[in-house]
Amino acid sequence: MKLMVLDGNSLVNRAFFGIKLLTTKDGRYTNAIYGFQNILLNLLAAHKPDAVAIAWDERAPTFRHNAYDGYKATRHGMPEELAQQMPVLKELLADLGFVQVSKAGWEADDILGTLAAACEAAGGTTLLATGDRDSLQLVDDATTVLLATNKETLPMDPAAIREKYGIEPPQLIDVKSLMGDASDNIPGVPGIGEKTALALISKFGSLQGVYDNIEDKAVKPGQRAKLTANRDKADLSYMLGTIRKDAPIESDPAAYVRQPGDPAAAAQLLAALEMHKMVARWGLEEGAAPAAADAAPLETVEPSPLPLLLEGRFYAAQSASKEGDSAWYLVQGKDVYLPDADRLAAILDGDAEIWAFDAKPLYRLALEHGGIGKALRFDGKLAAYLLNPSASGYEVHSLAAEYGVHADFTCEAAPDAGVLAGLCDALAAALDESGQRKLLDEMELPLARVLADMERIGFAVDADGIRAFGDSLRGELDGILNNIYTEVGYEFNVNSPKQLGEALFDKLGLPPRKKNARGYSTDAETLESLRPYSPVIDEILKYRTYSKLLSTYVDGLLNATATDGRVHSTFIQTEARTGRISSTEPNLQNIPIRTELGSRLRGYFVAGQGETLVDADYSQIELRILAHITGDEHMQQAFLNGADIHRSTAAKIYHIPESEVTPQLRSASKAINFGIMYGKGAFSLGKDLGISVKEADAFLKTYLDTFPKVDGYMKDCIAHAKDKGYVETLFGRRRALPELASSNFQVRASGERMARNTPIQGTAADIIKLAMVHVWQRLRDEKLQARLLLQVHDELIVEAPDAEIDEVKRILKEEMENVVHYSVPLTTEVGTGKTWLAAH
DNA sequence: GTTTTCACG
DNA sequence: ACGTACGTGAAAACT
Repeated sequence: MKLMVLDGNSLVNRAFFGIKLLTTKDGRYTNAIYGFQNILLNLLAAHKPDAVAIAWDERAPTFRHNAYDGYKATRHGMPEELAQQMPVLKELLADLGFVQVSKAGWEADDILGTLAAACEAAGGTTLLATGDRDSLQLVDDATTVLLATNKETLPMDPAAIREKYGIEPPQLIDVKSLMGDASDNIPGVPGIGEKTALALISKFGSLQGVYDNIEDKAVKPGQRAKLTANRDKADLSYMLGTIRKDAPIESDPAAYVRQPGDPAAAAQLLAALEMHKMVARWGLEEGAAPAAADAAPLETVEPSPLPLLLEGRFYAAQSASKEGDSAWYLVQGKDVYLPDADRLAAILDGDAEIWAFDAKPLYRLALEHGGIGKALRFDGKLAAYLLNPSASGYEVHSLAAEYGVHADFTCEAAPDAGVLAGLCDALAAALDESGQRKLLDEMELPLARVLADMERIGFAVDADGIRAFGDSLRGELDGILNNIYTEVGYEFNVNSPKQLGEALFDKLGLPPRKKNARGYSTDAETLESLRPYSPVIDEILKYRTYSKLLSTYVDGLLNATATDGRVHSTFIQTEARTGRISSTEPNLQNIPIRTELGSRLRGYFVAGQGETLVDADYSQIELRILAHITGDEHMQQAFLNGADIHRSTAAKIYHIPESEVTPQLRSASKAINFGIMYGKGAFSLGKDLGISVKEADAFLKTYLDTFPKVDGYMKDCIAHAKDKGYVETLFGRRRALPELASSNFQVRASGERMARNTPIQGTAADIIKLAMVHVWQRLRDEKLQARLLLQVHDELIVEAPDAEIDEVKRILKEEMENVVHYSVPLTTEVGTGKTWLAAH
């Protein structure tokens, strides 16, 4: 019998401190759970034990108050981030079938000693896995310690101990009783360190031997005095340092053979922890484990031919096929269908109702076939996003595990088909429960259709214009690069922060500012501060700007331009945790505008022949929402009067007429208006405004005194969020904020800033989403050819035939301004032009 | 696969 | 004392 015993506490600590803090998207810490599994899996693979015991410390509650009050006191504090992972890890290990052992008042060490002794008595061998050198005293011919170090796991047998320490394993107790161990609060003999202790024990054999020969001339007079004076401490240390072998626990090695456990629960827990690869590493692949556990194997079905008439509800999702593309399948009961695109499009506007997982591509298919996807009634992916916008992804199989949905059947052509209906039903119920069903039905699902339409239509670009712009950038870059090389004295890759750092700080000897993980920072802020030292800095900044424009935008956009001369971005509705949508391939939401050079790119986003771009953006939508939800009358009045909000803020703070507000004061007030919403502190506000932290702090205080309701709202917001565990927008969209419960100041402070900002940013996102749905519907109802092309958070862009311009301007303004009626008006600025640059 | 930098609201 | 503004995506370098 080969028994492996894990020192759970020691290994979990190694896992925790050895791996950076990992969290699930909703903020639960997982790094120790992850690392512990890695260690365990590696140990199992390397040593293939017949049985595995996992030992945990379990201190008796009264222990703290007894005579050895200070003993182990330094180990009591376990970081909150680790403590919260412990029960989850233990549950997971139990589900995986591992036998865990602990006893109140006994330490893991003692359990290791007890099991090793018992196993040896039974004629077996024991492997003790730990990171703690204390256990080395247990090593003998039948017991090996697998010592986890930072680099590797060292097998320590008697020979290895002799080689390393020159003594036999049990003598390590004698050594420790002299040298002590601060981390275990074992006093030892003060003034005797490791060297002396080892020398004494190897010469005299034991602690007793040292005191028996205390007059020996090998003991120096100073040592003799210390030893004699502290005999009591040495004896106490010997007792404390001896690992016990009589813990009252199950000592039959056979009792630690791995049990069946609960594979389904383990797989579900791993899914909830977002450790999807671990499911496979433990051999818990979907189907395999439950099938083995269940008496009856699941029914296997083959896709059926699609009936001519479809009735009732069908569930739809995509399944990856062998060729790498993905095919749609429909499920009703235990029937699975694989319709072709034309048939599917017909179904999407037919009489049966479709509950999809990811409706947007279905809307796109319907729109491409001239329909609108009126049969689509539900989207499981959007539901899952509303329920937890912080998840890292939304996939049928992982969500099914998370929601405890079991398969009704299996189907090789559509692996998730068996859980799809159950999952969608569970998500619908959870959504009702959280009060967000309306958000799905009236906002997100209709928006998916709008986004599908926008993706399908695309935004026309002037590719020749972009190419010419790129050529001119390339020409400039050549010159700039030459200047840089001349100035530095050699050629190097300016794009490499490492090489650039060497050039600036080593070759040119400029003073480095801040550091990053791999050296000195060369970001724009650092470079800006170095401008006075060398003309090369200006050139490098220019190089950065030009090469960014060239690689990201010029090359990026040309690459993304389809054969129809338009860029078809993909809008992602389930990414941003605040409820915003994001744009990829290409990202059309970060096209330059802040500099003249960059904004020229917008001149190459154009309207088609005989058409015009109509661009409408909300002015100060987030500040208006702030004025509304805080209820601050001054701020509301400023918006009601149509005043310049930043100017008005400055006037209020300084008690001066608006006419006397200088540009500097206005700009400072603008910075603070935005800073307040994001939870900015005095430090960075000061940095932005070029004033001292003290001045910035005073400025902030004055602001909050002037707008007491803003101050009150922010405080309420955090208190409310801490109480409920989530924040919500005015439309009821939720975001969980587990960070607020963290013991880590930084994490908690960040959570508080999210709590302040999310209701505002999220409400703005809700408003424009609804506006998009209304605008799209209105353009359709009025049978206009104009169509929505793009949304950039507070801006909508429509391409319209010239004849429709006035009508479209009116529709955009009306729909955007009348989505909601708050205590302050939502106003828009509408522009038109042949290019995005001209229209905005 | 992660980090650095930088583009946007 | 901490470390210092929210939310995104892309490219290039680096590990």
